[in-house]
Amino acid sequence: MNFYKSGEIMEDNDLLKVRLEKIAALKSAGIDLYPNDVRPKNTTAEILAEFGNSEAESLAELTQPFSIAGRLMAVRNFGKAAFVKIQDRKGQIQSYIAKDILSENAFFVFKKLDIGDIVYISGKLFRTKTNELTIEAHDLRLLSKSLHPLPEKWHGLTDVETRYRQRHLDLIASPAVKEIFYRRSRIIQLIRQFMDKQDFLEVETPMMQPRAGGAVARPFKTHHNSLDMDLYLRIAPELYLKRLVTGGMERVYEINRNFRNEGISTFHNPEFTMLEFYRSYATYEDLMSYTEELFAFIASNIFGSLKFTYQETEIDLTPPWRRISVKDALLQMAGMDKSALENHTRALAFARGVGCDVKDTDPLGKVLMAIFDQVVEKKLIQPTFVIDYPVAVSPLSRRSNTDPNIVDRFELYIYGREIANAFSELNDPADQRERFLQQLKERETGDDEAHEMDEDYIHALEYGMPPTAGEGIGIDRLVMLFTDSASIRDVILFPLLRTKQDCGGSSNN
RNA sequence: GGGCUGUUAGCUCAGCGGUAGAGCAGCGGACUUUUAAUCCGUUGGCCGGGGGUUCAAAUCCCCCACGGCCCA
Repeated sequence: MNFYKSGEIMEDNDLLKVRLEKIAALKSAGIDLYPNDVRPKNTTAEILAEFGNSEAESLAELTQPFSIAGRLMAVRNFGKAAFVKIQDRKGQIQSYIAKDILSENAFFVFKKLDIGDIVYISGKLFRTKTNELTIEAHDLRLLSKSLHPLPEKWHGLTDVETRYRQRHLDLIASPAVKEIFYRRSRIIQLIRQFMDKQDFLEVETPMMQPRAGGAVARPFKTHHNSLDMDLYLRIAPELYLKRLVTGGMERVYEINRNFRNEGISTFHNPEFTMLEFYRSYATYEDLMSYTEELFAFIASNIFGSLKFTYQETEIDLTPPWRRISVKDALLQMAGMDKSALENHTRALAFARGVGCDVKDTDPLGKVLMAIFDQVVEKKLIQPTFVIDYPVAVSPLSRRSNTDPNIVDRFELYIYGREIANAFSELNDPADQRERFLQQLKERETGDDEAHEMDEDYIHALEYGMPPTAGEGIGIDRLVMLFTDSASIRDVILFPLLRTKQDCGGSSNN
């Protein structure tokens, strides 16, 4: 909605009209409607932390003035006095407004305030009759007028569509939502701390790539005009990070967005955040321990424990986590028999029997993984490393020394969801070329997600990449776990939605 | 892509063939220690959009838009 048209504010309902009239009254009383000269000295949380337990007598002895700024969230009015709640970035505190304490001018401003306005209050601390720590307002200023009413004070904002499209309202109305994003930031800080302590270097690699490599997924396509060149939003940073490893950056990591042009669900957003890291002179087995340590580090900092509840299920991160091979998982958890594991025709039949959409041309490894995704995945509730992946679905992983049909790779599952994917990196350029050629064949049979040939990358490998292991961890899914969020949209500030007219001027439009 | 489900006042919701409702917010009034303050009064709606059925549609049917959950 555009409220400003040729300098005039359009009136779209009575509520707005009333507020505009208040603005006019304040303006004609000579009051600056958008002042920026105040500097609040305190936050609500600081005051509550420092004086939350102080007795009334010791508060009375305090000589320094306190000042806060924030959004007016509640007004309990008594005519010549009132109690109000002010909310800043850290929390809420009560303030007492009284006509015989404030200046006439400030009290006039108070009478024109609405819930939702941004205000500044300074004064002294005291305790009310009900013993609540309160700021007695000696000065009050309006800093910014809110033209629209806030969501209802008791139920808050529950319409999920409005919550996502107008996240500002969600954040104002729901402290718990704000808390999720504070925790998200904290988790990412902890990851950086952990990586930095291990001497990893944080880097940034291209998001726009001439070839979308490093994963199996459909990319978004874009175009650079002056170079007249098609580009893809990256589906993974992998091939660039490994070039850095080849260049001598033996331990690197990147925390940034990947983009995949695929369906949207409670576990998938088209753009999502990934931690990807590479460690030279290590194997995927080393990374299993490393991952256990990383998760334990995060959990103990967030929860003070390695056990926590996700969607009413207790998750226990105490190492070591269960390890199971893809084949054993299929035998034990999908009810396949040994012969079907090795027989293409029987595997296909089994896959179709459990509802997988597989093609006759799909290699055996791919068929097995389809069955795994369909049947086994959702059963892996406690943290589990699934190991020994088929070569066919792992074009960038190092072959096992004991079985050339499988690779040194694991995926981590928690609560039935893939959280991490890691492998010992394939650093044999000849084998890498062969794998790309195999992927090209699958592309020809109609798999448009198969990996493309990347000669530049092979050329880089030909200079010699140290033996290295690498891992990607989905940050959004990790944050879901640690915030008990059921949907990925609850841990992404602005999840992708279809554009919609007339929804309040959201940035998603 | 398929199934189920939702869209009614600024917000939270009820109403499910017969004149559109409540609470909160707002507005007017009373009130200088409240905690979802209280008390009295009161404004506010293209019932998501379009088509149909019917004497009559928020309500039944169809299409569309935008969500949610589940499945692929």
